[in-house]
Amino acid sequence: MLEAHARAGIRNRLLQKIPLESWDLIGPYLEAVELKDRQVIEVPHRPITHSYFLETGVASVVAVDSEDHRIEVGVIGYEGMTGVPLIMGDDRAQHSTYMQISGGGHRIPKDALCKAIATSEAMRTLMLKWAQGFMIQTAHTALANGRARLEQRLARWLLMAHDRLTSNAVPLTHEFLAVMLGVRRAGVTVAIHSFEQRGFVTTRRGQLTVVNRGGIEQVAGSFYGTPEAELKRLFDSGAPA
Amino acid sequence: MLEAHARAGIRNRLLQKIPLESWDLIGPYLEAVELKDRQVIEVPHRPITHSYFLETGVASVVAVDSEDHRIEVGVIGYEGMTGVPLIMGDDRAQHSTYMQISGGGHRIPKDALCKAIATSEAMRTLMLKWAQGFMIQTAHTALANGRARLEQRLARWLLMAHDRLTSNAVPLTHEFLAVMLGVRRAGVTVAIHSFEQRGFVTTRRGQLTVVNRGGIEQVAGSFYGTPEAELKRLFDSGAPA
DNA sequence: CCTTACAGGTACGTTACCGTACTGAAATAA
DNA sequence: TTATTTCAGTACGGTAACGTACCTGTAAGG
Repeated sequence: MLEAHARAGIRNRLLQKIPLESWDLIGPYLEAVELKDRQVIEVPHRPITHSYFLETGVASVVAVDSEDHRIEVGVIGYEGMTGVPLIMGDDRAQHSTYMQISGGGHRIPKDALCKAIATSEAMRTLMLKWAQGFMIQTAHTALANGRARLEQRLARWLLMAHDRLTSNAVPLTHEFLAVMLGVRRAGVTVAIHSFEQRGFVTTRRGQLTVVNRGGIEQVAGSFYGTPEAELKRLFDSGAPA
Repeated sequence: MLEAHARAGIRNRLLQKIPLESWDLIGPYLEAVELKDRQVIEVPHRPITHSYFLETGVASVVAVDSEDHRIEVGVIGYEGMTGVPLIMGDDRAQHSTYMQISGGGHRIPKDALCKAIATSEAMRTLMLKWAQGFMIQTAHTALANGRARLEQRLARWLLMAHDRLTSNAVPLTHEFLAVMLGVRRAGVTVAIHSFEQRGFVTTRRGQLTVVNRGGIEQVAGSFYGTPEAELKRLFDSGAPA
């Protein structure tokens, strides 16, 4: 749990945006959590028990179908929260959500969150804006999946991860990048190799470090940026915290 | 405008689900509209003036980026409504929305809809469920775009269109199918030809007729069906109209 | 230490789809 | 009717990415 005076240390953008007068609906129910790689947060078709407000690390939201096709449909870091369906009045997870890069944050039980949303219009407005931002991200993932080359998609993903990390190191194997992008592991290896030769990243086993973000941005082109800009618009146009 | 007693003739699933006691918030503001092919409903980054509740026809929601890459992220028919961002408290369209197959329905001005959502919890719950259903559809479009073959994606699209039409005729050119799927027009032609030879559809200029839906379902496999099942779950678990 | 497992590099034949573009047929306009 | 536009069929070389697989170096575990 977090007392009101403890909010100063919070990095999570959504928690930051909660108006002071609504804080009692959320703060007392928060529980600090550490989250390891691959730690499961939501399982498809199972009830969502908590929403997680990340401070650090990156979570992946992965859509799965009945024939086990899978692909990432969204990424969540300190800018948002997991458990978007709760905001929409649904108590079941649709997708698989797990930590892609370890970190930590605060979680709140489903009931406390739902009550806060039901009670406070300010909370509802805030959460809905986040849900809208996440929806835009998913739509652009659909666009990138349908239209972008592997290299562009990889660039997009690296930029999104980089935005959510505090260092330039992205601790991930090619294997997991491949799962998220929905491509072959070997294809990721080749693309990363090309980035390395162009001086965009350096690599070592299980890790990749961004050294020239601009280069990566050029590769991603317009496949990167829109959801980020829209999230900014959604939050900046709203009432300040 | 629609009086309460006129609701009997309504096919739109969302309008049907509006509880009688909330009907006054919506019914009086509805305006019947005819909608032609390619008629524009929403333009990216422009304010949304109305939400459309379709009775017939199919609307496409198409994501566009600054380099003019485009792909369909969702389809809307009599089961839903356009203007999802309004439900989320956003007044701007993110995507391009237009009629893909002509039809008709009722539209409501933005302010009336927003007021209804703000006033009535039942309305809010209903609209949020629809938004959640649409979000699931977008996520599965991302999955199909990243993982499915052209033929499977075409099958998925035909099934989604067929669900929303009253006849087996799907009046569309290969060109537009190609835009929606994000593939070459010539690729669509070949795929349709293959469907025709397998007896799934018959074709004539600017039109295609479904004659063996089962065959198309087999091609689509698990890329079709999840969003449909989830929408059913969302609505069937809720309070009846 | 040695063993085992995992991550990553590389290769090769295969395939789906692309860009482009030409053609004829069907619908529409003059 | 004729002219014009739109739509569909087809072709062909090119390429991005696939499935598969093997091999090596690095890290972790006994």
